[in-house]
Amino acid sequence: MRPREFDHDEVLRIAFDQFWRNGVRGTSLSDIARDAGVQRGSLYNAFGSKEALFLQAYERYAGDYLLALQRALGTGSLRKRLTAFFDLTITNFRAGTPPRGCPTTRGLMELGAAEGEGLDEEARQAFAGLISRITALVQDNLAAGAARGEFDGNAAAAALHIITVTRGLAVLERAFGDEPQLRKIAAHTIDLVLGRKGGSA
Amino acid sequence: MRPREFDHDEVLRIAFDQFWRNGVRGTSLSDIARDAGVQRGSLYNAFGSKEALFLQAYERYAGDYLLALQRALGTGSLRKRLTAFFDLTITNFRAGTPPRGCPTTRGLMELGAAEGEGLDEEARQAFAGLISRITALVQDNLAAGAARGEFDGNAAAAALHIITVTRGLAVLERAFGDEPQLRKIAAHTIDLVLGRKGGSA
DNA sequence: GCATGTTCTTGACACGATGTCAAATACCTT
DNA sequence: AAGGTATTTGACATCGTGTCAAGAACATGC
Repeated sequence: MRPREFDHDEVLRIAFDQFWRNGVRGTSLSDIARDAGVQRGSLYNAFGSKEALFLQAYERYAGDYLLALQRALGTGSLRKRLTAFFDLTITNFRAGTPPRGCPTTRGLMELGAAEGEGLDEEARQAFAGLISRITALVQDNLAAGAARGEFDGNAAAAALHIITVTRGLAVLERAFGDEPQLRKIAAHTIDLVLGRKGGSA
Repeated sequence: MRPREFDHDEVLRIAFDQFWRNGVRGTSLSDIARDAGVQRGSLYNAFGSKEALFLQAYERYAGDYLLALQRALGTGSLRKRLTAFFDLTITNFRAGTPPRGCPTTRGLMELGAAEGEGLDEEARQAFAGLISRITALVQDNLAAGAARGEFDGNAAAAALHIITVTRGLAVLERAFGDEPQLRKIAAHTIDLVLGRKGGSA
């Protein structure tokens, strides 16, 4: 066995950064190869194809992101936790720097739309999987926090509504880039779920 | 002047259908040219570039779509109007047939993410423009209908919330394709805005 | 009716990107 | 030290975008 001459994980990070910045379409394997100091052929050997590379890079990000969300939802009052949660879905890690759009949402919408076409379907499941896990996370928090508000008692419906709003925010960010506006919508949604003064649990 | 040998508008329709089915990335000008019975070069001559063609095809669709929404919001009680509105954003014209994702949302998320890069920026404005117009439409309806519910009095905030949810639904459709679930979320959102029994206006 | 000009069409071309392959290479194992 | 195995490397095929010049078709003016 000849050992690899590059760091598998570092290439994934570099690749994901490129994909995130310029889109899957706008990123060529030559770009990534140059940035990573690796031959293009080696990327094909190690990852299979451009889409496969993107998927692996995405899964790496998804793991980190889910972890960050879990931590955001880990402490403080329910209202504080949800606020931190929305914050993270709005900033997507990179507070301050110009917005790049939610990778999950972008990935989902970039799919070919063809009827169950091989790798596209695999990608869809990856994106949908993260969303499912996040939904479950929020639902658990709401149930444990005994949220009142408009969805009184129905943590599942409340969580689904919250997730729907976060996905919508990801889209509106791309359309208008107006972060303060997004935060307003988020705050209002929290009010709906918790009741205007609830969430001390 | 030599006259064109093809129907400008029909080509736009064919192109949009292709783009919608297979994504911008998954559609080549050769595909469109074949389907439309036109030489590829003629497309470049008439529309400029692939992205320009997509944009023109999209604007054509956007006009039709906005009109349909206006009609949906034109009759019946406020609750009926909003129900019809959500229905149209969920089905996107093609009731029955397998979902293809909201063209506006897909287009928005497919953008390059680069900092204001020429045509991408123009595209963003096209997508954002439709969303703005739809938001205004909903807001007018809510204001005229004197919606109560959670957003009592604040038609702007209510409209923004509704739009956010519709964008979120477009994303969830791609993730799960579960139309009944989407309708539930929509119904719940209407309840939030109108109050559980309001909307007879 | 015919020449002229303007636009559309057509085919060839350049370029870049994806993906494949075989030969060369470097290391691990025995 | 030798052999095997996986990686690297460069060449190649293919496809898609976009450009260009030459040819073709029609409207207009004489």
